[in-house]
Amino acid sequence: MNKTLMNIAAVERETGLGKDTLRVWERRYGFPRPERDQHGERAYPLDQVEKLRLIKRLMGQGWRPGRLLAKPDEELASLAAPAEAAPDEVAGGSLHLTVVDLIRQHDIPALGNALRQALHRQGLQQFVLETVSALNRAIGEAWMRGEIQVFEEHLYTEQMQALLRQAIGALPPGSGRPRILLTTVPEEQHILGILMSEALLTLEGAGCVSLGTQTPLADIGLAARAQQADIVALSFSSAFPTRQVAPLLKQLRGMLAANIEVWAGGAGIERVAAQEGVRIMGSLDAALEGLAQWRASHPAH
Amino acid sequence: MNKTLMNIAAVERETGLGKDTLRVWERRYGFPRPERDQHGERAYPLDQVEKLRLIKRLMGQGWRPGRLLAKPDEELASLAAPAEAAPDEVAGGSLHLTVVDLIRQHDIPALGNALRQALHRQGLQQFVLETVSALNRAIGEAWMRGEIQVFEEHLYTEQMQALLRQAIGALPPGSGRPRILLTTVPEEQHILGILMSEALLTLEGAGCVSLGTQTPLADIGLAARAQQADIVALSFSSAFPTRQVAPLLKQLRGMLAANIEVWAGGAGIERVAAQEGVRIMGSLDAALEGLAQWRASHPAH
DNA sequence: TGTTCATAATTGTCCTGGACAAAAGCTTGA
DNA sequence: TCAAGCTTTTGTCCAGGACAATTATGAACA
Repeated sequence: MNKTLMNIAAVERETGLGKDTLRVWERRYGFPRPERDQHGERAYPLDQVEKLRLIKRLMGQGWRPGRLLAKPDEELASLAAPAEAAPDEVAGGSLHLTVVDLIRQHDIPALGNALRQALHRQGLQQFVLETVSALNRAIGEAWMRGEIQVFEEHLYTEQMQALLRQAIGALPPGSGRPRILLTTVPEEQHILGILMSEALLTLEGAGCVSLGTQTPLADIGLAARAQQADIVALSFSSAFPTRQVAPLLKQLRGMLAANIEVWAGGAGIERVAAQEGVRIMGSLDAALEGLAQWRASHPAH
Repeated sequence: MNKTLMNIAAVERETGLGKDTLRVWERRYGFPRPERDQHGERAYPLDQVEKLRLIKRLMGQGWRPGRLLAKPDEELASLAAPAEAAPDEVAGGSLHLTVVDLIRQHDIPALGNALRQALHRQGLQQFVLETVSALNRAIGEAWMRGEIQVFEEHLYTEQMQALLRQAIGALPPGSGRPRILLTTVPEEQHILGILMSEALLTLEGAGCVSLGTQTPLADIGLAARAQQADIVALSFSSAFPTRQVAPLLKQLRGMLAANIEVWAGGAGIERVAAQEGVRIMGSLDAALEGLAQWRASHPAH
């Protein structure tokens, strides 16, 4: 009977909640209530870690920790189980339902085929602008509601990534103007935003260079100079902590030459206030518009 | 004259050094020595952050912080500049040199072409086993020596990733036995190890499913069950903190059914002691051998 | 009823300074 | 040359306090 226990660093890894947060919750709310190992250090049982993951998820729906942690387990569980899913605005929803179902059935080959089929039917531009955007949102929301697991989101991302990369690789090189550097900041690991932008902008003939995810700010600055980028585009997912976005953009803005534009997009910038010297792109359409504007104000000579 | 200052969380993001570590270094060695903002909180000037990144890099070469932090700046700088590069064992080194040069010249299209050419000349198996392995090592070492920047490593990874994914996508499905789940743990963001393994194992007809990088342990367990995986394979890069590997593997082992094998590979497991119930794969060849052994001990019925 | 503004509660992150186990380095003896 | 034991180094954990920024609440007002 030796149940598995996790130290505080492991819990931080598994839940994404910082060590300070875990300790202060324990002090204030009495949860989590870890045991102590032979050295007096916190040792969290697995069920408490699982409850923390649930709480983290519910907080993404707008709940505040003080409320949640005061509730008894049964009430938490009832919040976790989604209300009878009103078949909400099923606009072109048949594919969403198919895709979410395939994910939940773990039928990876069928998922890949469904996505590939949609891409070929719609063409890359429409596929990205409509289908991928909507699917990402649907899957994110399904996770928030507890309908799919993190690993299932990973499976989806992996299939979509393969498809988009293949499509991007098949595109002809354009004029290469403007030169756009795409990446995410160190805590942001979601790559689909980058790949969607890369696909659309490359389709329009821009010169995209991707650094992948999680590039230190200092290196974004170095890369922008080395690549002679005209635009640095960052993607923030809805999971990214909103409070960190503004300071990050300000920091990056300060590292770049004034003639380099900074664009920020993704679901994570919806509640972010406007920044001087930074374009907040509320949608992929806005990015395409931004591209047109850049070209209008930088005529080729 | 308002120089940019970073708070301790930003320094952690940029350098990868934990907050506790930054504070204890300051206490013990007197460096870093941040200013304080109007609230009395640490505010790091950019040059100290840069020095911290240098120190982190030198530590990867075997230096210890106590030694490094005692040195004056000039001596640190002399360590940073590499000794006259003895043209070390240039076994098939011409491609390495070409590739590293192309990276340093930021000629992305040429880099992509050189890699694609090598792949087609050698075939996927030899390319992965020999060229990609060697290139990864060469680039990692070039970074350690300060010859290339982090963003240049990102550029390389992005090109290689595109190439490997394309090659994997073109492979025919095999027998699908055994079913292998590939991923990395949450702090490990290097994906090439996964892609290399996926390429080789799929070539041998195994059924590979990738979760991409940074999957929480709990979800690795859930995915293994959902996918009915026979083997869970993890990749650790040389940048991964060695001390964390063993506890992670033990934790994961405890989460999986006993009939599921756990394999760990990559440069990050070289100094890791053997674990009960975990196969430490010292090389990609070892993984192929492991595959053969699995098949020998699990004859199809 | 709905809106605006000031006040109050909540919450994450930072702080100090102490402690200690594990890892790494060193010394000694065979 | 190696192994075993000793010493130093090093990262991570701890307690408990503080506070700014965000969010909720209620009062006043249109």
